[in-house]
Amino acid sequence: MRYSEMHLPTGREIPSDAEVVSNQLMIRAGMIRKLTSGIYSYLPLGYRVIRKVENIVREEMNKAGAQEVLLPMVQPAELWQESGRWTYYGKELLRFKDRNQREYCLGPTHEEVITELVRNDIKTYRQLPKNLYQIQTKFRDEVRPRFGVMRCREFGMKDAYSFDADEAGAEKSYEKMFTAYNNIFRRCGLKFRAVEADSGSIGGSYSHEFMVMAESGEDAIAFCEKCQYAANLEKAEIAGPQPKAVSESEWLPVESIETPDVRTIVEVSSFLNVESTQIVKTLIFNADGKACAVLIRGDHEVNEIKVKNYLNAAEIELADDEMILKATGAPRGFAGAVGIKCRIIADYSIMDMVNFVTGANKQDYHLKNVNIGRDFKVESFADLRIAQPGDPCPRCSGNVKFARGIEVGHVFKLGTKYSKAMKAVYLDRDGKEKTMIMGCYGIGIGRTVAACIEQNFDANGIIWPMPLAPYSVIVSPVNINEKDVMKAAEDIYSELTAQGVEVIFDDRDERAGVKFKDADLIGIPLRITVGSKNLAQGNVELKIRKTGENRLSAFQNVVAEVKKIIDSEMKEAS
RNA sequence: CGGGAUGUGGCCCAGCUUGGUAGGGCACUGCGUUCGGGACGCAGGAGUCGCGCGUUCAAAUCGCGCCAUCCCGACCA
Repeated sequence: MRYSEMHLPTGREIPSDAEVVSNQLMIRAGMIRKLTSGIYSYLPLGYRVIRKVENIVREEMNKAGAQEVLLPMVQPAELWQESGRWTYYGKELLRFKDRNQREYCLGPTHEEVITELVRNDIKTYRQLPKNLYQIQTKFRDEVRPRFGVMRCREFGMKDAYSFDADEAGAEKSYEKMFTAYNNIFRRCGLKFRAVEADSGSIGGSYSHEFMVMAESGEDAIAFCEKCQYAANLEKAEIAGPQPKAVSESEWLPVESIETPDVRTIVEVSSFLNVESTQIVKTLIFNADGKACAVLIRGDHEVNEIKVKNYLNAAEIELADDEMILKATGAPRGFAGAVGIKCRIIADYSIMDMVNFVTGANKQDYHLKNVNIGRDFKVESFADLRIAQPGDPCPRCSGNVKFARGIEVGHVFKLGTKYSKAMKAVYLDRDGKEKTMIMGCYGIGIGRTVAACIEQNFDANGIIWPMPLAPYSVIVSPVNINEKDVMKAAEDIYSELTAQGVEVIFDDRDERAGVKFKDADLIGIPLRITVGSKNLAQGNVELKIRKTGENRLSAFQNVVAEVKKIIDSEMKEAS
């Protein structure tokens, strides 16, 4: 394409409202424009990259046996009431009414619609398994949209849904998608990692997230330095206890100590001159309206998701002052397990603690030399805390490290959560009605593009990996008023085009510096510079965006050389 | 929803403290010079200063209210 005819408005200023690099660069490179908070238009260059990702996704989904459909974005309330999510999904679900006052929502995800579709058309085990997917615009009314297209309200997503007759089949469907996702992100040229994840409000029993590794990522990942274990921090397990035998002979008598206005771990630690590892923190949670005390070592943080899952609660939050007062008889800051009036669960890490410090359930008092078994009883021990770097790996003898990532894909084993609620059933071989087993699998298309930029940029702009590059090559004649130069550049351009290479011909009447800056900014992997001096020797320049290498290439050869580089880079990512 | 910041031609910003003719840079149009890493000169076009109400002879500037955008937190496939 001729640059002079393209709609490619680049900018040199960083937009004042763009914080993250990918957002700044996507705007400066003329890929996107913001319409309003969390809602973006894609310009030609941006949309080309979107389609690159979509096509890779499509190919791998088809290869994995999934079939493409297109589902409605506007969905009736009844469907969501049937699954229970009309109430449960919350404010992220954008609801509205039509002229007849019937309620609808904009689809944030499509479990309801696909389940409705499948239950009507699939009646027998002979029609199973099935995997249907779509690439379509979703709307989620995010509490706080941010980071450009990385966390926006309207966004393109590939979502797939599998239906199986039994667990074994569902397992297989999941594995297929897991493999397909690995292929997709590898083909996109991304550095990524599949991590174990919590399944959140979509529900279900088992899930993995695909994380593009980037410092700016919103998610923290814990991974083992020795084995393959990797998990989202909110899910990351900690190796179970190896409790030492607690010797009761070490137990000292409990002491109650006045600690006026000393509440936090830091305050208690310095006031009593004890290490935070010798303190047991007692947090009172409100789990579906009931108080529950969670005990944890002073230097650890509670993982609320683990607590919520352990208690099997619909909602948990830290208890308010009233509930704390009722359970402990004291204001916030002095809770302890001794004599508390609610359930007590505890993290593994306090199992073998002896003579520890804890709140006295009395204002301005803490207890010293408290011991489990003698002074209070714990209902059960569990893994309830947030992992820390260096914690033991739950799978091997190694230790975990931390990294950051951007979630670009998520695979869930849903089980029968939706098929049961919405009666997606089939007749099995034995003539009995059974519930289908589902899985769902999402990829954020725009987010993948942004994540790719977060991983591939420098001070001059974007550096596209070949598979996602909107164009593979840009041909830049240094001065369009020199006939020989223009003629040579035209020849290279048409030869590349004839060979099926995606190429921009920068035929603008601009100074060389402007052309080079724009080429770098929009991140085209290869640039052929045609200038009079080199051309007189029969040469042009071939510049590699990624490495900065700039080499001479014979005019006659450059097309073949470019083809070779493109082929090898595409192959490397395949 | 809590805390903070910002809102002035398409973009980046100054002007506001101390009220008095709306400014600069980039971009855009025309002419000329220049032409290998975001050129220069001259001449132009383009703005209800986020919106409303108020104070004042007079408001971008002061006061009150609202809206929008961004950041931190809470929340979240």
